[in-house]
Amino acid sequence: MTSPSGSDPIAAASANWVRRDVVDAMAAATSIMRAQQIVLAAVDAELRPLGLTFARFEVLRLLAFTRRGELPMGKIGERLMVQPATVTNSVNRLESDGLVERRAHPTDRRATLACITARGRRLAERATDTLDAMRYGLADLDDADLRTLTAVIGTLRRAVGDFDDAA
Amino acid sequence: MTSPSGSDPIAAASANWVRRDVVDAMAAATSIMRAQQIVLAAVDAELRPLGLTFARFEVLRLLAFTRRGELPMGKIGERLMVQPATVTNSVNRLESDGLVERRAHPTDRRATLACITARGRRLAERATDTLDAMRYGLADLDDADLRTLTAVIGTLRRAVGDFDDAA
DNA sequence: GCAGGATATTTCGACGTCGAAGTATCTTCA
DNA sequence: TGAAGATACTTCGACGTCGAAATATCCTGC
Repeated sequence: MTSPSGSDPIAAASANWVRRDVVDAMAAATSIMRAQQIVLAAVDAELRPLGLTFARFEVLRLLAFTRRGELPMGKIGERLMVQPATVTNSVNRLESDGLVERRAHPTDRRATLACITARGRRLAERATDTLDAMRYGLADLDDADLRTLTAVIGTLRRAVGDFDDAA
Repeated sequence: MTSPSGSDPIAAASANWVRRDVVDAMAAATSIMRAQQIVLAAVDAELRPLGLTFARFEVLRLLAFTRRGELPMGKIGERLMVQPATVTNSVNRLESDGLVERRAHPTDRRATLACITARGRRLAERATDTLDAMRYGLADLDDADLRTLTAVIGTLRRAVGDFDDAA
């Protein structure tokens, strides 16, 4: 399975076909990993002076965009596409920093609401301005490239169900 | 700085321009983060039964591609674009699993060579076949999309110096 | 020949993320 | 209505990654 098996020309051609395909896939996968590393490093570097990370910023921004400034933990995980344990961790840190408060859910005693504080809102503003100013680490790409990137990845996300109506 | 300041139409237009730009950048950044999460999850899931992670697989594959099957720790970090501490960690785990051995560098006593073992080579083969078969989690993208992705990210990587002659 | 600076690794602590297991609380349906 | 299953969180341990500090070993210029 590892190398083309000998002399069958059809198998050989097929193997080459598959191999070209695979090389492209590996290159793309590697590129994606590296792109994430680049963007995250740039963004986190900007956020560090503010005492934030991108992960926590995302939670804060999500809450700030909400009508009442609060959301059940589970919803946060759904929107941000991370496991519940990750939300617990982020909210713990945000709460330690006084940027978010946990409150009881009014009707469901299993659930916990994360509620953004005034300080949290102010910091979210500042952080958003900061990241907007450096274009989220993507200042070197033009608008067309940005849209292309988002579109292609959109295909991938659609394929894995990111945009299901259920969500 | 947070919201457009009142009535100046030029400022307002400029703000809108900037905002559109920024929205694209944020969308692209979010897409990149999510794409990495999708690809890494898919790849790691395939590798888990083999007792590997993508990070360790990359080290193994890099060593396997080398003439003598060995490389100084520092070189590994350079090629894989990770910090020295990350290489130390990966090689520690690979060494515990008998997939790699540390050896003294013949001429530079500061340096350490990571050397792939026979078991390491065999596992790298199997892992490569496995990942090739599932196209590195990108089976849902066609060849054109894969190349587009790699090309656009290439622009970004060039901008941050990934392809400097020095490297 | 040696002092000072560069380079190669490791150690340490911090963080985000995951998966699995555990606990508390709904909800459903027989 | 009461047991069985679904949900919402948290806890725990594992892992990859980083940045900073520490250690050991070159290397350079005087």
